[in-house]
Amino acid sequence: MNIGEASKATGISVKMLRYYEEIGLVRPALRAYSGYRVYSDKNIAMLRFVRRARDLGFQVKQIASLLDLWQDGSRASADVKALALDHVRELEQRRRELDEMIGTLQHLAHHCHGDSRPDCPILTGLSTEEEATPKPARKKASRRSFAVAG
Amino acid sequence: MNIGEASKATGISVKMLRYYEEIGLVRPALRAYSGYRVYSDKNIAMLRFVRRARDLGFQVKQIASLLDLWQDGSRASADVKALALDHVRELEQRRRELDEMIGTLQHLAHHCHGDSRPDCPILTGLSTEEEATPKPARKKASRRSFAVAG
DNA sequence: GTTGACCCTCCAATGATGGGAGGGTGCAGG
DNA sequence: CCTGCACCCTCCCATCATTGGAGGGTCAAC
Repeated sequence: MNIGEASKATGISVKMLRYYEEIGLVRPALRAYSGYRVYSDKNIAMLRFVRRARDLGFQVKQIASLLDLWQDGSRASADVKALALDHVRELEQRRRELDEMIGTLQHLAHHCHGDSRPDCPILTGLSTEEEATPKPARKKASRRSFAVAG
Repeated sequence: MNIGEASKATGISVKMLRYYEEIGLVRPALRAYSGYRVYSDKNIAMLRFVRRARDLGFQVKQIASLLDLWQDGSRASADVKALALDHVRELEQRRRELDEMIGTLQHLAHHCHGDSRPDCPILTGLSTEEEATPKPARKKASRRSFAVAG
């Protein structure tokens, strides 16, 4: 299986397959004499695992931990569960922040007549409101991508 | 007002103040003879506006549009509202994706006994489930930060 | 034996942010 | 006056996951 087929089989782009290898998330694929990467069914299974974890919003580092647990026959399911629940809490935190933003924006938009006149509570709100969102604790662990914290 | 004071007054880090200037989001601050940036109260008001928009999850490009509207005395409030509601839809889309992830993970975790035994429905789920989240349409506009799409 | 689809590596960009090096400025105390 | 410290400057690099492209090799089919 070449990298293109592996990509189709796993739903991971060719670029990302090479990247995951480069950063050590997965072991380097075997190479044909041509230098082409060759993927086994076992590789594919592992990569699908990676993609599903990614689909659930796990970061690469967490996926690495999950992979370790996956491959460790003597793991404790408690460890897996802890990792998963940690991640759930992280996602819930992000959701709370989204909810705050959505709520504030909807509130502002609701009071905006939205016609051709210039006066607009949305702009006024952005000009004068204090803290739209309660400044979320800037802890290292919670990496949010969108600019939300101050 | 030097950049450090401006930072405290706006809640925007010194680094970001310089960055916003560099990318043209705000006009370059005046300079003292020393080369130090000098901020007026008007600058500060504008930067606070920027920070609040950022707190509501707007991207820098959208903030640029908002700033334009803010400064345009003859704007139509409909334009502002449209921008805000577009953004609300974007946030709601992100929230739906988060909800899916949270739901799936909680479901998996709920079935995991979480003790010292190795068998774990979470890992099994990641190994065998199809599409954890329905592949969200990969449209350019919806920039999500976490890896979610395949 | 050429064409076209594939693969390789290396480099760069994204977006918002932080970190640091290397060096200048400004003010207060000795 | 000089020293020290807090502040400021620019420039470069790192992050995270991901895409894009350039420049070049490989393979299979026609």
